[in-house]
Amino acid sequence: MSEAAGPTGRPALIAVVGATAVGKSDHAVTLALESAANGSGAEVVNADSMQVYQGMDIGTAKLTERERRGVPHHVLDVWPLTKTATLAAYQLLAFAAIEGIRARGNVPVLVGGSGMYVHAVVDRWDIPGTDPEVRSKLDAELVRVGPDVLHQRLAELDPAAAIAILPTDGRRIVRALEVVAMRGSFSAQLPTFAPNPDVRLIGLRASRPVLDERIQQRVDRMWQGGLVDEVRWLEKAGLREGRTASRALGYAQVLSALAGDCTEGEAREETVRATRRFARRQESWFGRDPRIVWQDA
RNA sequence: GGGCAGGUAGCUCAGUUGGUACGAGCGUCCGCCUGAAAAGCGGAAGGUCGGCGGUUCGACCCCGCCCCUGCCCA
Repeated sequence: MSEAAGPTGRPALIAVVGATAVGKSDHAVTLALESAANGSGAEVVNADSMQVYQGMDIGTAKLTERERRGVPHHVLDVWPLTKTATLAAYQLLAFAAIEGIRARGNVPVLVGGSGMYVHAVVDRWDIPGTDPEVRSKLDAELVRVGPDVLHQRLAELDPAAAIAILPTDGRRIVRALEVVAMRGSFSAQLPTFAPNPDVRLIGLRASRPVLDERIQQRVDRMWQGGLVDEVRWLEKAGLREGRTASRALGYAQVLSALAGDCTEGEAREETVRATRRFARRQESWFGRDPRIVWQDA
């Protein structure tokens, strides 16, 4: 993205990352407005794996039209519930949005807590395609022989990949083998955090107690805001069939409550727990990227 | 006042017919992550087994007393 660095030295891309509920979305809007005040417009590009889904509003804490304060938002509400998310498809949408924003002379502000999505855009990952035939064969094999056997095969074909992937991580072993089948090597493209002066990575953070409290409050607000009704409605629209969407935090829990597997109260508590767990994973993911400049939320 | 059940990891509970607690789930902490990622996968730290005495070579498991919790009878 170096080609887009403006003559004024403004970044070609700003990214706002951090754990869930720290206030990324709102901060991005504020940044965009400040940027506009300084003479260069800015538009937001979503990097949240669940906000891409249509109709999932309350549970994903999607900013309302009003909260967006006039700042255009992209890659939001673009997929039907039943679409299985793929990194590559998301990446294409994000790239297209960013290009459009630049064509308008504005600065793209990428916001989201989906680490891999952010990384794939910021570092322009070259994502190997998928071969449905190879994939389904491997998936079936995984079920049949278990991850160990496949991991051993990976160790022979691509030792470096086998070291990087745990022998129990069936999903990753399958994907690595798929890529090996197509490109001959998987490990050739492991993640790096190469410095990129054109990208400004801003990390928002809060202390554990503060973050945990915010998560609790956010979930409370979702329930008061009608999450259960939203899920009821989306269930009719096919949420349960969505391989990715049905697993979203809050949605998965409410779905199981609606199915009678637990009470609504339990679903709510479990949502808080799962969201906290998720936040820890996000901190872990973003924490290893040395390029991020952190600031307290 | 009497009877019953129970007091084991931060929480909910397993378990040992007396020989250094295989504990489990949840929570906590840490890590991995390239086409499902709000997903997936891993590692670690936590217990003087309610208290005090006794029996025993040895007790968390046996005995006595006490404390606490719940239920029942008065």
